[in-house]
Amino acid sequence: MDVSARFTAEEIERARRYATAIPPADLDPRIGALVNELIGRVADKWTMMILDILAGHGELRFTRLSELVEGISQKMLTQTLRQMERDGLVVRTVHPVVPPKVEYRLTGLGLSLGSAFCGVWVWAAENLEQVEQARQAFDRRAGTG
Amino acid sequence: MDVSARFTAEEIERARRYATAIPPADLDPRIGALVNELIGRVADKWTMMILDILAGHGELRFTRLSELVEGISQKMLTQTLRQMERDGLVVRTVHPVVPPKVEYRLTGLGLSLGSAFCGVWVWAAENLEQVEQARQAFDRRAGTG
DNA sequence: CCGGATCCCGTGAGATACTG
DNA sequence: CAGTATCTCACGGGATCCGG
Repeated sequence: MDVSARFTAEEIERARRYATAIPPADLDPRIGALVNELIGRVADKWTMMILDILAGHGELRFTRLSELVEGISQKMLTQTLRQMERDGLVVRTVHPVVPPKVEYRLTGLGLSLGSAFCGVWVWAAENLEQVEQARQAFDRRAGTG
Repeated sequence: MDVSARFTAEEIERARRYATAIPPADLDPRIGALVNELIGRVADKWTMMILDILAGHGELRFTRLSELVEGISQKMLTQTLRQMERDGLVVRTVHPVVPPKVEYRLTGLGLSLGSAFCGVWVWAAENLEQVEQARQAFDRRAGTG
């Protein structure tokens, strides 16, 4: 893919700071469909946030997780954790005690996905301001136009 | 963050292949909330897919985009593109001709976000098999247990 | 008491038909 | 061609209930 025809050197340089690998568009279309499906599964904000929290804290209990993952409902936490367990991203350890104690931690696979998402977190942190400015400019245009 | 206490060397090595930057958990909590909000906005599958398609094709018309973004409805395409335009990720160019011609292309900001997501696409492609195996194992456990 | 399953309801996604 | 309008329905959130 020759991007130089479509973007300025500055834009490409900006992008290159974040680039980690080859562009995905050039995949076998057969596999592409499967990849899309998997992306649809893991690329939601709750999965990303849980991944991030678990990567930063190691092993966590259910209630502690629900406190740390800002704004999540128990239902979605349960549901997302179950999906992540099924996909091999987290392990769920039940300690047969009273009161119940259930701990969650990332697998190696989960950790690697967390690392893959890391670039997105950094992008968000570094470009907060720019996005905010773009939004204000857009709203101004919409208001006057 | 010392991850060595929680993961094996092999797991860390696996993660490191995908790692692009520092973990996000160590941010100023004030900014953290804003980052979460922004992540919630951009980290959905349609945004990711549009980003990917536009990064691979340059400039595209509405109908062509709807063909290339597998499974998207016009409504979600319109909505997502509008959001992305507002956030400064794409530019929308209307050519005043009959029939209408509207073209979309990434901005530098959009390209950089696409690059940040690149690691996730690669992860998905490389770990398809593992996730599938994890799912089968999980379902088998659920079935027998 | 903790973890989570269940029920009820509102929002928002998806399909279809229509318009400038 | 590039959207908007409308309908329907599934999914997400909140409250409540339950098993260990």
